[in-house]
Amino acid sequence: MKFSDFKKLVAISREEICREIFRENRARIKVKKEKVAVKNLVKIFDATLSISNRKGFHAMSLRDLSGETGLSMGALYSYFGSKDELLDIIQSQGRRLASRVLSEQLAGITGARERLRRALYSHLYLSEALHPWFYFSYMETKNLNREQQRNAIENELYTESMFSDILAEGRASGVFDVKDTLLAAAAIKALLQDWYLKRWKYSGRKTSIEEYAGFIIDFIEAFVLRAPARV
Amino acid sequence: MKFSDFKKLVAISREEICREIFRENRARIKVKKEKVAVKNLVKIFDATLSISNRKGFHAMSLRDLSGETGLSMGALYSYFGSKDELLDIIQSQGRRLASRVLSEQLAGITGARERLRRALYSHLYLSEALHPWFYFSYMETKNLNREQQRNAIENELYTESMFSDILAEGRASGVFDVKDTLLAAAAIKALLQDWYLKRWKYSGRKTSIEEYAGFIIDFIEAFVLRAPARV
DNA sequence: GTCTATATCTGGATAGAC
DNA sequence: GTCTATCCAGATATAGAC
Repeated sequence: MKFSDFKKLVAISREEICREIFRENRARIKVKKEKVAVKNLVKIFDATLSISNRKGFHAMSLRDLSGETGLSMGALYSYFGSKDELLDIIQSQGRRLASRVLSEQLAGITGARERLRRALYSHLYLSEALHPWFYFSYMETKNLNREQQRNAIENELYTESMFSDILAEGRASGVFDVKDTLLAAAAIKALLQDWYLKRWKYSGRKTSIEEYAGFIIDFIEAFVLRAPARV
Repeated sequence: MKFSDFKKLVAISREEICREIFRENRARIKVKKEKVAVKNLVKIFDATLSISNRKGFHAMSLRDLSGETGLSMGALYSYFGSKDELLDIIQSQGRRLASRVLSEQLAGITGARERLRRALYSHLYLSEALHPWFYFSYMETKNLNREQQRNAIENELYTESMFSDILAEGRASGVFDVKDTLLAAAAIKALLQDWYLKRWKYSGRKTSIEEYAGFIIDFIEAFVLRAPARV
């Protein structure tokens, strides 16, 4: 599957995401006209991710945000109640969207090897489509409150167990040969995350995402499909 | 090699590190008695890493630092000229120490496979011995000034090229079979870094570092030593 | 060498005009 | 719905006593 096809298939536009956020937070958001609100929410989230990913959420002042969005301090506060709330909204929305897309992508796929490949592609492509959010989410976990931190951890463990389950299923059906499926799943996650954590590196080298996907599939399959030790 | 042996071999004590920092920064540090200075520097760096790794360097106030070290604000400022300088000192000292230890560890080792294993063990064990620093270094890169950011990137690329070179050497001598040594080296780094980035996870599961080391060596060798495709 | 006290500034948040 | 003006807590940094 090519990335461009995935993008068409999933169709995650910033407007759509912001509309969903608006509808779910109507109570808290003081601006009532959907059209106006969505337009400004797009600006606000874009700017927040962009500034934070450059210098960190905590280091971003609301005056920075005001400057980059073109909205005044007062206006910003009609969209969120506090800086922390802004952080929460971005994180929880992103998490929900990601887990929704991923489970959709795996639905109906059978065969361990095919499921593994599909899961790898989906994760990787989704993190590319939502790159600023994935990076933000990883780097700003420690700025969350306790409850949201628990959610973030749960999320990490959930996707990991997804991979672990696929590996276990493959082992049961004789396709895979892995002793410790949990360690293997952790390694898989590390390889997936490297793409969005070190994107500057891959961009600089003009490594395409399809190339990276092909590579890590090779890398992972060499281990999980492996024949008995060749030493 | 077991971790406990490595630790004895390398013998990186916090006192020793702080003594080195003191001697190299005598000009800037206002306190002149080595014994006093080193004792307090240990407190300062320990506390900085501990607080920052919990909630981020930027979110750590100097009052926090004062509280945790037991030193007053005034006293702190006789050890560094500004909060940013404190950050710089920690980062550059850590980098220097790490690259020194790693090149020492590889000196005189011959044979690509043996060199690869040694490099993996050294990296992993060093990151364990200096865990708070490695974690800090990774997470606080964006708070550095331009020059220090360049150093951090250089450092990442340097260790990566070390692995890439080992793989190329092994390919030349017929031990390894890797097409893209740079991509493979990037993957290796990702696996090494996961250990210190997700230490909470591995600690919680009681995965020992020797176990993790054994696992990633298996994982990596399954790919680099691999026989022609088995599909 | 270290502390207390304080100057100075920045950032989050809000009230009220438009 | 948005802006300007302002409040105030908390941050870095320093001066000077001990």
